[in-house]
Amino acid sequence: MQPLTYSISDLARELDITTRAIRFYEEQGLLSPERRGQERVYSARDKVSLKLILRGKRIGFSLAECRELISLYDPMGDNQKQLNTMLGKIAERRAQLEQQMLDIQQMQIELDTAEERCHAALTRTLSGRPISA
Amino acid sequence: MQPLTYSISDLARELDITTRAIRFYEEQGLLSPERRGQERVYSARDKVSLKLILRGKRIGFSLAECRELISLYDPMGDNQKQLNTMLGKIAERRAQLEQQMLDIQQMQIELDTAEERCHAALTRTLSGRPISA
DNA sequence: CAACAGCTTTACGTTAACGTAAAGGTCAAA
DNA sequence: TTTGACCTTTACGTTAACGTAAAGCTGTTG
Repeated sequence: MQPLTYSISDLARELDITTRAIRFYEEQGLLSPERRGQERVYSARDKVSLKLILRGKRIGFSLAECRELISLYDPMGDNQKQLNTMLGKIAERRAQLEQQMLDIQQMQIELDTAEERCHAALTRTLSGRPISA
Repeated sequence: MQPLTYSISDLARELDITTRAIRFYEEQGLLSPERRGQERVYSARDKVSLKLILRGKRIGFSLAECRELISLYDPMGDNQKQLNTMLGKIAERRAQLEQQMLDIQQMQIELDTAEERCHAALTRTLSGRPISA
C-alpha cells in the first residue's frame, strides 16, 4: 500500500527536490496541499502533480506551462466555453510536443554523426596514425 | 544559391530572434563570427550553430548545454583523451534525449485522456444535459 | 527540561537569458 | 550635407526559479 498522505520532506526525498522548491510551486499556484494545523499535508494527487511538474521541467516547460498542464487534470464543470478553451490548450501542447519530438530526433541524428566522426578519428589514432590516407 | 555570409540582422530576421540575443550567444562563446572592420559577418556554419541553439532551447537546453552540442560539431584533433571525453558527452546527451522522448510520450498520453474527458463533458452538455445518467 | 528533528514564515541573494536604453561610428541616398 | 538605415559597445534592468539564511513553533526523546 502507498501512504495516503505525505509530509513535505517525504516528497522532497522521494522526488529528489528541495522543500523550498515544493513550497515555491505552491506559491505559484501549482499545488494546494491540505493543512493539519500549520503543517502541509500532501495527497497522492499532489504527488502526481509534482511528478507532472518535474516531467514538464525536464522538457523545458516553464512553471506557468506546468500549471496549465495540471489544470487540464482538474475536474471541471460543464461550462462549454471553458471546455473549448481547454481543448484549444490541449491542441497547443500537442503541437509543441510534436515539435519537440522532431527536435529531439534531429539531435539524435546529429549525435550519430558526431559519434561516427569520433570513432573514425580514434580508429586513425590507434592504427599507427597513417594520416591523410 | 544561398548567400555565403549574413549580417546580424539578416540572421535575426530569418531565424526570428533579436540581434541582442545573437550578440549574447557570442558573448557566451557559442558563436565567433568573422569581422569586416567593426561589423560581424556570419558564415553558413554560424547559421547552423544558431539553428542548433534554437533547437536546443526548444527542448529546454541551457546555453551552456547548447555550447557543448556545438562543440561536438567542431573539427577536433586526434587527441585520444579528448575524443573519449567527447564520446562520453555524446552518450550523456543521448540518454537525456531518450528521457525527454519518454516524458513527451507520457504527456501525449495524458493529453489524450484530458481531451477525452473534455469531449465527454461536451457531449453531456450538448445532449440536453441528462446528468448523472 | 533541554536539546534535537522537522515544520513554519519572511526576506534578501543569485543565476540565466536576455530586454532596453544610451551614445556613438559608417555609408548611401535625397 | 543631413537624414536614415544599418552597425557597434557599454551598462543597467528584468523575469524565472529557486537558494540561503534567519527566526521561531512543536513534538519527543534522553
